[in-house]
Amino acid sequence: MTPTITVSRWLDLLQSAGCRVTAPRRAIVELMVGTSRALGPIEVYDLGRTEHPGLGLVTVYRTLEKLEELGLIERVHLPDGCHRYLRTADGHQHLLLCTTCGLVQTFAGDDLDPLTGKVASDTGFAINEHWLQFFGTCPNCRKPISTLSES
Amino acid sequence: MTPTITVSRWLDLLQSAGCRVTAPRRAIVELMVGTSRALGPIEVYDLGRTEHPGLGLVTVYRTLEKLEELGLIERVHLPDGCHRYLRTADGHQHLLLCTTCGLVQTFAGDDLDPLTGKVASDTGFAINEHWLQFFGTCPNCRKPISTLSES
DNA sequence: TTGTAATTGAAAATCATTTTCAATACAAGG
DNA sequence: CCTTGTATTGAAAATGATTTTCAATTACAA
Repeated sequence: MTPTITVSRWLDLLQSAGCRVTAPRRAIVELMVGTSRALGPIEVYDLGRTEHPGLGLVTVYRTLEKLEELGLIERVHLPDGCHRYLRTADGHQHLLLCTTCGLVQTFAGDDLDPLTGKVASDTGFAINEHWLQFFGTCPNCRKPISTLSES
Repeated sequence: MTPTITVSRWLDLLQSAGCRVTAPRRAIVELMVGTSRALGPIEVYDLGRTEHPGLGLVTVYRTLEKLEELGLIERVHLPDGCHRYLRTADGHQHLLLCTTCGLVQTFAGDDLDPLTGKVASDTGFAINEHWLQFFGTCPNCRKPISTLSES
């Protein structure tokens, strides 16, 4: 699905949820659909104002909250904080995060179901969620000097 | 190692690091050594004042910071936040966390090295850290009414 | 069009965390 | 023991992030 179609789909979903489609929301949706980096509120605010100069930080908070409610974006946890958002991947995915630029990739990992079952029966916990995440430096950020190409 | 001995060891390590051993620090150390739950600053503050009534929240922040520097405690990330601390486990461990009470258990998991290597070569990332965490409800919190026994 | 309720952004309020600072208390040396 | 220098303490103030309030604006259904 192309980014443009995804933007339309997100805006339709917003509308179906009883929200109005406004210029600030469109700007934020385009941003979140178009990036593979985990962005914090301030980053969304700064990037969003290039497209919609009057954008307010309050609107960023409110829109991110709404998109999270709709399951379109989700919070990403990194070693240094948990206030960044990323568009939700299809199905459950494991994450690989660049701790320098925030770039996120997903990868198909081991099937954790057997381990989950074993740990559950060993401990008596009812397990209902798991995280498998790798952290490192993406190819772009590993290059010391060479030309930059944005994702 | 018994809790008492661990408390002494932590206080010795603090002293070796050039810190003085004071009553507030002793109270916080005893708390962090003695619990298997991930505690946030406010919880440490409230629990700590039962033992040292004059304890200030500022001192909690400062002491937790110092214990983290010494590697005795570390930040734990949960779906709803990342501001809780837990004493560091021996060696690298995977975590199983109770989302109701904050109880943490460690478990020996799969060896992730092969997967790490595969993902690294597939993506070009330099991977230097990973998280494997399970979330759920611990046996105690699953009991609806019955008698409570604190860990 | 027009009316109305949702939405906006600025300002104020709130909450967590950090900094400042004068008073206190640890611990080394007499 | 006592003295002394310095690290530490807790209160208050400062900071920074997030949330709430509110009057003006705007989307969109009729």
